[in-house]
Amino acid sequence: MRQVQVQQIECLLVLAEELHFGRTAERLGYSQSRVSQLIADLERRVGTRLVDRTSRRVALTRLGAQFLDEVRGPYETMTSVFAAASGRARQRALRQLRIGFHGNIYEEITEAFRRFRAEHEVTVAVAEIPLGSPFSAVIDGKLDAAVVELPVHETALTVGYRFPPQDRLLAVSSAHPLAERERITVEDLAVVDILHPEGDAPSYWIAARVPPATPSGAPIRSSTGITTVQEGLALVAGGEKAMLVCTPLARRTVRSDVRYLPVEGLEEPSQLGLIWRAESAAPQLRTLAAVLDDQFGKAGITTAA
Amino acid sequence: MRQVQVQQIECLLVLAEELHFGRTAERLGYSQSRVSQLIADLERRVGTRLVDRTSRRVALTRLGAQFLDEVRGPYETMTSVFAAASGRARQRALRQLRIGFHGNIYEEITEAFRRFRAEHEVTVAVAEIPLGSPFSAVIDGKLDAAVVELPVHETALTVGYRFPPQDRLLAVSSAHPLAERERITVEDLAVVDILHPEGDAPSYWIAARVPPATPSGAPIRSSTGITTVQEGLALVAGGEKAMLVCTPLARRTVRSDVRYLPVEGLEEPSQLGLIWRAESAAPQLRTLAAVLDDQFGKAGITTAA
DNA sequence: AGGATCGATGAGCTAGATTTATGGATGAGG
DNA sequence: CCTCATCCATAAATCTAGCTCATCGATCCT
Repeated sequence: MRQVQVQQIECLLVLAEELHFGRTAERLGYSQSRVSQLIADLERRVGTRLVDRTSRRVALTRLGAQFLDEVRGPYETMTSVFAAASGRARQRALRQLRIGFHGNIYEEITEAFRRFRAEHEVTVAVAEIPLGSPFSAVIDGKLDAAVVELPVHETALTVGYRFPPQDRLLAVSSAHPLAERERITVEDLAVVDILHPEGDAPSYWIAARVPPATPSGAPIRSSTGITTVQEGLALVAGGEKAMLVCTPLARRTVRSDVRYLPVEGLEEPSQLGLIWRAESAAPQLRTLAAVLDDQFGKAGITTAA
Repeated sequence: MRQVQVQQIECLLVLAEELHFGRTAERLGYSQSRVSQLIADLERRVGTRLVDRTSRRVALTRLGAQFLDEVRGPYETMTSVFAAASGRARQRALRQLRIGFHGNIYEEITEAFRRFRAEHEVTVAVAEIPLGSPFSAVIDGKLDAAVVELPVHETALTVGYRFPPQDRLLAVSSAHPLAERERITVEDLAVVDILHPEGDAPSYWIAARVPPATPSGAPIRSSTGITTVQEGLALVAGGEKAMLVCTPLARRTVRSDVRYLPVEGLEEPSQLGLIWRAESAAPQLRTLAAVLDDQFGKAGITTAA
């Protein structure tokens, strides 16, 4: 311990009221011996006995009383300064939501956020979440919520809103044989090697990104993991690999060396969800979920390619 | 860490001046990472970012600046309250000496203290030191100095003044055969069992209390340790044991069942010394030593029985 | 005396404080 | 544009302190 601690002042204050080590300890949630030590430390640091004590009687010394008088004011001021500062911080936090987008940020959704922000006096800050790490940022409180691909089975997280599902497209190199075809079927997936995200995401979630087999039972290869979409597209353009992407991404990411093919018969669509911590959810998140429901409930992002 | 710490405020204050984590760390004597952690902790506790920082730029946020403004005053007040209190304590400590007496407190010496106290505006509080523990109280700072029997060979302690040596007397039961004799010689010590102090005293010191053998080489028994003079006298009165005591004690402790005999030829007299911590000696102790020298240098406690 | 109450103290466990090493971001200069 | 230097954040590892439990000795009550 390098210097006098707030804790010790607090302890002395309570002790001055109680004049009893045991009760002081109880009030502060310490053991009696800890109170004894804290006071002794404080005394050592100040350099004089502040409390006269026998097993029968506890009383402040003259210097102790003087010290206490002088320190009480500043102590309380400091305490209230902390309270004021964290009060302000909490206020501000209430008016600000930090929301992450998994992978890319789609205008279709930020549009809804803009509306929400305008109507509810809340600032919404958006951030991109790394591909392989869909939940971490929300779980450790760096973000208030996130838009990620479902399914999400985390006890620490709640899915507050499910966006309408969207079809997925297969990204392949323009030079790939399949790229010639107008459209492909889900059975064609058996002939390509599909990339999957890799990171600290739970394995059930990574597995859900790529179907294990075609409806007829042919296994689908997924030999390689990627950590960013850019990395994935580069591998796809290279010709060896393919990648399943959702419609908005394909629309926004146009590359001459990559073609996006609708996949006929692909049962599992991509569905985004708004997630937040099960504990400690910001109250406005529910409002946001309601706004999203209002906006996307019927129309919103269509399932059509 | 349960609450905001003084340390963190200090760190924020310095950081606000330096606007540089490395230099802040240097000024506070921490590592750079520690500063980073302290600030991060403080922010977590207050609930908002107080310092905007990139690897290139450090600046207070709006809330940080506000918090700092509000906290600076109370912080400085508290600091000065501590300083004032420990200043007062130090003042008082300067005017007060706590001096221990080993075993019993002799008027011959306290008289000198009274004189010292009157002449130098210093309060002298005296306390008795347990028999078996001559040095502990001074070493752990419970006393500023002590009058104990020499020799003292402790690196932590300084012998500031040596009182004139005094003869030692042998205390025996009135019923003891030796008690009949007018005087005894050192050779007679071989026939009694002499008590020695016992406790956390170093063994060289305990051994010095009782000579190992008579000049002619006869071993002197010392089978039993005692922890108080009272205990020793009780054992002596019981008839089995004997005890070597110094003259003032014999003079002050008169019991019909105990007799004190001069011992002819006993070479090692008893000598008291004023000891204090080698480090951190109170400055007035040297003055006290000078006063003692003045008083006892020539006359003082005589060596006559 | 015996019992009850109370603060101090020593041993021992754990969490927190601190450092060292390293990484990733940013801006400068070739 | 690339490399280098600077700077803050973070992970791992170490060491200190905070804290509790158990116990003691002192004091007061009856």
